[in-house]
Amino acid sequence: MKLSTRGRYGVRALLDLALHQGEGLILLKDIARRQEVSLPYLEHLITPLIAAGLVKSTRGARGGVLLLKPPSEIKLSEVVQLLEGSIAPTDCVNNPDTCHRSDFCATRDIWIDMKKAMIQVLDGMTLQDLADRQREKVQPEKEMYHI
Amino acid sequence: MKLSTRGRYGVRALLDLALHQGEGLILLKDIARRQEVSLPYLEHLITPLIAAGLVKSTRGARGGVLLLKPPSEIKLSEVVQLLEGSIAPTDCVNNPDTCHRSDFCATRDIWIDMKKAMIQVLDGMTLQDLADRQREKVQPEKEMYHI
DNA sequence: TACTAAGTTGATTATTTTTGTCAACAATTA
DNA sequence: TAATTGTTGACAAAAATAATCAACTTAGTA
Repeated sequence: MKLSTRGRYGVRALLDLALHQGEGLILLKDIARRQEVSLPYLEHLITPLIAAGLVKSTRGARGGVLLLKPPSEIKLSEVVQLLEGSIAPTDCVNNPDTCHRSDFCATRDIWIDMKKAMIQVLDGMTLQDLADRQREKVQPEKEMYHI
Repeated sequence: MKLSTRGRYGVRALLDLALHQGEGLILLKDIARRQEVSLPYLEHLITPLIAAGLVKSTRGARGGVLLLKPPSEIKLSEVVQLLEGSIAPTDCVNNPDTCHRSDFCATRDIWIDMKKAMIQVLDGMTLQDLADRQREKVQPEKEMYHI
């Protein structure tokens, strides 16, 4: 039941962008450095976010990326599902046809409930909320991590 | 965020035992057949359940396994965590020391909330509840799956 | 006692997923 | 035109997962 680095790093990257909201284009290189993620890997994580319209990218010198929507309008449920695919604990939750037992499987109901509970948590948190929390946490001497 | 087969098959195996509660020793071979799991693999899944005292096993001819506690006293949270290990979405949830960012990481709070939500669902469901649900579901012509 | 049935354990292997790296490419700016 | 920056796809290393196999132990029974 672990989240992969895609989800973890991806959310951190977007949180980084939310923290720098309004500062214009942000370099992937800088996000990679602050969030301690390899640049080539981050490039792959940012791609689906661009495709989904959450992030806008500009190539070339003076290029970079920025959030296309206000952080308050980006829910973590959207982000995590974009990066991880469905967070259903089993395939049968999304598609009963993946298991011929689905019709009469009691355990499937539980996995469905688990997915709902997870989505509910992530639905209740936006990038803005996350950025606010982050600003509360960071002590001055640790500021390097979000500059 | 997928459950592994350990969790899925293991819960099914225990559900099978709950459905046959009171019938004495049940053969692993029969559980494997009904739950469509390979016997050698099931043997490995049952081991930690025996070690944890949920299941009692008897070797030799006329041997088999059975639930040591009433199904109503076995919560799915216990079972899943036994089989899957912690269901925390990240390692840092259980042990902040696995990541040096834990102290000032806002995303970690989210993963903690997710774990709590998942546990809550699994805490609210016992093997007895599951068995009751299963009995409601199974139509006569599908009975083969729990005999 | 010998034989068979059943669970136990550890070694090993196959497969899949994850986590990246690398290089060629495209677009933009100075 | 040169430098910078994001884009894409191919590829590979590493780890986790999902088994399988074989030797072993225990218990019942003829």
